[in-house]
Amino acid sequence: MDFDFKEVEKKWRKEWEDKEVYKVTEAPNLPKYYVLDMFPYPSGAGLHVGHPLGYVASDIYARYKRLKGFNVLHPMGYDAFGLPAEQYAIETGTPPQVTTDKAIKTYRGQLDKIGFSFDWSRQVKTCEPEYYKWTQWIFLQLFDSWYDRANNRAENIFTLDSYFAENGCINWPQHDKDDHAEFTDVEWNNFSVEEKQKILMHYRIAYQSYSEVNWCEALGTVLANDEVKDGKSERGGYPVERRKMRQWFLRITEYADRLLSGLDTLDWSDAMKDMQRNWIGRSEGALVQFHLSQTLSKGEGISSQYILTPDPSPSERGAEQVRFMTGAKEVSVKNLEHAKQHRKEPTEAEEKLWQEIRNEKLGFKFRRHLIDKYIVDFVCLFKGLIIEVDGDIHEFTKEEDAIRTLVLNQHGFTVIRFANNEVFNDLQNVLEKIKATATELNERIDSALSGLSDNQEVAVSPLSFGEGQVRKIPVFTTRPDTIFGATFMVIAPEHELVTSLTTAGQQKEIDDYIAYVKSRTDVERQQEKKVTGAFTGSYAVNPFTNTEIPIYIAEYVLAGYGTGAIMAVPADDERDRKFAEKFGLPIIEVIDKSAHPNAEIGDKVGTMINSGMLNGKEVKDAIKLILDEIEKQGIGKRKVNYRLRDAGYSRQRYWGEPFPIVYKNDIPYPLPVGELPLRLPEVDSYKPSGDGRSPIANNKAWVNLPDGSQRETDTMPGYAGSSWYFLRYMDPHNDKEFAAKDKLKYWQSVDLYLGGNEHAVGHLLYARLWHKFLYDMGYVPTDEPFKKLINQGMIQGVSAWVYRLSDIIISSTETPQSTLEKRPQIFVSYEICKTLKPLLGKSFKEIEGQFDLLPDDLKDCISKVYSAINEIGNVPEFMGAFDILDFTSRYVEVSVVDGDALNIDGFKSLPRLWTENSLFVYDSNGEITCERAVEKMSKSKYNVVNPDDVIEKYGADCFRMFEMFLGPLDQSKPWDQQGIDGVGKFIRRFWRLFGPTQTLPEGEGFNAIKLNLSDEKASPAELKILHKTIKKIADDIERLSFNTCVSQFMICLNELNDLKCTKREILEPLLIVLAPFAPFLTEELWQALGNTGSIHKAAFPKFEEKYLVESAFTYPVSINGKVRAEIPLALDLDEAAMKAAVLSNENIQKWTNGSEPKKFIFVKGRIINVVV
RNA sequence: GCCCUAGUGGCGGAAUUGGUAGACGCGCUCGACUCAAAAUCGAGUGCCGAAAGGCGUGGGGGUUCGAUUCCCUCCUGGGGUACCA
Repeated sequence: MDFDFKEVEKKWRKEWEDKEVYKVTEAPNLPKYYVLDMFPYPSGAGLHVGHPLGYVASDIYARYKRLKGFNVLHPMGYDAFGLPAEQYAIETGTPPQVTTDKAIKTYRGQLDKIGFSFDWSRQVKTCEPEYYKWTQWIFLQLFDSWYDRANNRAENIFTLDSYFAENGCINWPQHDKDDHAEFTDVEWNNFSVEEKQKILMHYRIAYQSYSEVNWCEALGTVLANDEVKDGKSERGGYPVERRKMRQWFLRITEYADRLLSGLDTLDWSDAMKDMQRNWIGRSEGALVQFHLSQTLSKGEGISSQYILTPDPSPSERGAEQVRFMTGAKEVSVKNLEHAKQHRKEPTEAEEKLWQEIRNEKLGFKFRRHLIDKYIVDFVCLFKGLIIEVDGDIHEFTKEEDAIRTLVLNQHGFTVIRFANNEVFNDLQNVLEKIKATATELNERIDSALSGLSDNQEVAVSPLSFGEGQVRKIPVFTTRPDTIFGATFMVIAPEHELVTSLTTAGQQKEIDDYIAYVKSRTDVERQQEKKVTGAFTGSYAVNPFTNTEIPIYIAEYVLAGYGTGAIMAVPADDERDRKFAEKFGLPIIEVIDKSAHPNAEIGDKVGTMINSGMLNGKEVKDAIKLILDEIEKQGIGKRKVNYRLRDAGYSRQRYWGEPFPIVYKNDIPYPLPVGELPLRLPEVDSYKPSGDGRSPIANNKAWVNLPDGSQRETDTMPGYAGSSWYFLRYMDPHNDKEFAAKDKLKYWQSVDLYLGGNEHAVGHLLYARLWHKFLYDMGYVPTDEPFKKLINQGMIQGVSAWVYRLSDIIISSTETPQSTLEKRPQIFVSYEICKTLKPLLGKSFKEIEGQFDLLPDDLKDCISKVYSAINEIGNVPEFMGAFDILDFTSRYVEVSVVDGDALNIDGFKSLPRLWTENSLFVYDSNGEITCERAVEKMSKSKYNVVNPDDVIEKYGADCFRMFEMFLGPLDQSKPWDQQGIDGVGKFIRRFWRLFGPTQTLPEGEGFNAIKLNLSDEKASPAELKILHKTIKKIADDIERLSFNTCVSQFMICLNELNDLKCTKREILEPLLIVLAPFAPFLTEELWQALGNTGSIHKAAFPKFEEKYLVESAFTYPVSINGKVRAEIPLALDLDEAAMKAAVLSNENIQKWTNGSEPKKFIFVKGRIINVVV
């Protein structure tokens, strides 16, 4: 009797469900194994044959591990929040919940048919409040934590609060002056709640910040970078613009190093690790300060209108400096703004000195202060003493400084100056000098302050440290060794200093260039490699060559990377060189690469030249040397830079997890944990609110709370729910914790994780971040979530196109358009189209004229086309419709194409293409062939194959095995169903091997079958086949090589068939080996063998080496590496005996001519090679 | 451009550590069964050649007794990423 897969599948699906065969509970006495598939998003389109590829593989693996005695966790659920359902809601008003539920139902139905062993009792859906309660809870943990770099781990935010309460943030290494001003413990304790919250926000792991985002007006939402393609939204292709918005972020950058180093501990493919490494983009280099080379550095962001044409370099400018001093009052106002805006970035020397004189350490109160139009480095108002620290720049600004001193003197101040070097090398002496001068001075405070208003003092002091960035520009470089060749500087057009650096003379040029940059889309920026830029008019000083270098802006420097500024080294950087060539800037060669003929520009090889102290050094050593020197001189410091940015965590959308956050006075506060889950509110409309907020903002009653506070209207992104779902599976119904400690401890982490590599950087990086965070907080026992990762390849579709004659109408035709539209289509076999290629585009008249000259095959084809046209031509209203020979191709459903040939009956069921009066031009085989090509499987390409259809025709077991038989799991391959018959044949032959007969008469249902097996003892040959198979299948499953497993099953079956083996001793264990692949077939036969339990709870047969041991081997014997003979020889023969046997072989003697071989190579059990 | 990955018969693919290249399946050819078809079973099938033999794993070169496998170089397809300093 034949294998009735429909009945068998129906029977066991029900049985497995009724008996909860795949339900798993924690069993401490069993070793655990966690096999997980990547969370699917249930799309409305349902599964196509590509989706289950990974699920089948993981299911086989999970079933195999169970048979091997492991307690296997193998769950499935849905990543149910997402844009498609919301987009559908916007279009139709259908609530996303409804759309999603429906899609999940479809998915589940499809999955069930394939016979997966998921423990469905553990299913989770991210959109359920029972689930997202814990997503919100984890978010609150992230919000309530900060990253302590000292211990390299996350800590609860209260530890930071109490640190500040005791120490303030002075001298705290993690304090970034860009973020907030310094404060003492006393100050902290006196801060208002709001002030404290604002400061703590700079440290929270989930934090808010204003940042430029990809704003898409049409979708009414912010898009992630990978959701933006070519400057348009990936979904819908709407325009995207940059816009500043307050957004939630996750401080993933703090974890960059651990995310990087953690990769080394993982069993992932190198490709995948590389992708993550590239994404994190760690680069080691230096942050180097370049001072500005003009009075501007002293004048601090003086608006360019006050600076007169400094286009020539400052040393060339001469007397113009004096005029710079006019307009002091207005300048002061500008100064104040700049002082506030840029009160950060003191030079290293200033900072060092400040630490020694602050807090009245010398007995005098020093502060930063605005005096006239200058912000002086340090001033003691009571003594009227000003201390200035000068960098190398002082060399170029002596004149300006002299004037500055003069002005300050006029206000009654004494000015003393120190060089950077003095501060670094002889600090004690400096301090003593300050002390001595201060002590000497009479109190002159009254006169000193005479020119200043109170307002200014309050505004500037004491926070206006440092002289603002305009005095120096930090650059990031990975090639500090080439600094002697830095002949110009380039900053990003978006750089915040562009305005301050632009001189009056260059204003127009810069404005024009910025306008040009803004006008360019991302596509244009990517496609053209044009070298563009503009000169700001300002100069910086190369700290090592002490030469002035011009500062340009150019779009090849990105605002978001490094400091948004580079030192350009045209000698050893491709882009810098092109830029220098275009703008005529000097190129100083700094590396001699003559010893490395293959080295290209930018390669880190060669010997340094023209580089002062570095001359003669190899690049590698030079990098180290110069870094030391840079740090010694206080010009800069070593710095590790990451490409990785903090992860945007806000979405202005409806269909996502609401934030458990309430704003009071615009400060966000967490909801108490007891109020979780904060449920997604209902809304009247799913359309974005229009003001940039999500549709949730439309529900005012929900947003505005009675106490005057407001709820957050953003929702969390797609990756929120999917960043921790694998933990929830361990304890999916727990309403006290996201998962109980003991269950987390039992299941640990995912042992095998399978999915597509589209998640390579997004999901996998975020999930690792969450996991590491939860690990830091002591909630999970492991610091990496996915030990072993396998990426299944994509299954591509094989698209098909049907060809027809084009509707080309010459204008002289007087046939009305409406008539032409009704004109019959003439479908032409692709074979004929290919043959007629030489005639394409010619008019039929012309072809007719040269008909006799055409080769026969063309004549033949064109005649066929003619007769079709004539058939239509006979209908008067269509006369003259075709003038030119041309074809148009249309996608045709792959379901109506067999091989290349169109299934005409099937085609006629497609109203999209076929109409009653269509005509066909068949080729010589009587077929209409189609053009075929491999493409992505997609609805729009009509090449989607639904697994339901395949299962309907071949059964689930066959479908599963065929998916595996297609090729290596991790390789992409087209779905070509050609070979499926082979697998179907295997299933039927395997079934017949057991000699099954139906016990019930035909038509009386399907209940039990009887097998015809022998209880005879198995022969060595049979046992060898069995054990060879046991070993091969176990090995291949372990290394996830499933295609070779299927081959082995076929080989095994062929061999058993040859031996006519029907022995139970062989077939029963073999059945278990096959069970992971064909769960239905094997379960049915297992029961028919008289077993009561499920085969899927049986034990995998033990492999016995002894059955494979051979006493002889037929050696292939090669002469000079070419196989010339096969000689069977005993395996225990010694080499001499073997050599004699081989050389005496007739076949071999033909080649050796009886002479002694030069060499005799013998690999036991493998090969013999004779060299003559 | 850079990173990753692959390239083997008509097709999907196998060869796990350098050891008989093309397992297994599809397709194709021939045969058996059949009135016939389907299904099933049997034989054959890398290319050239009548044969001996030669050639053959994208191309070229190298290491080795022996290379699909290791090295160098070039070409092509797929994926990722990108003015990343």
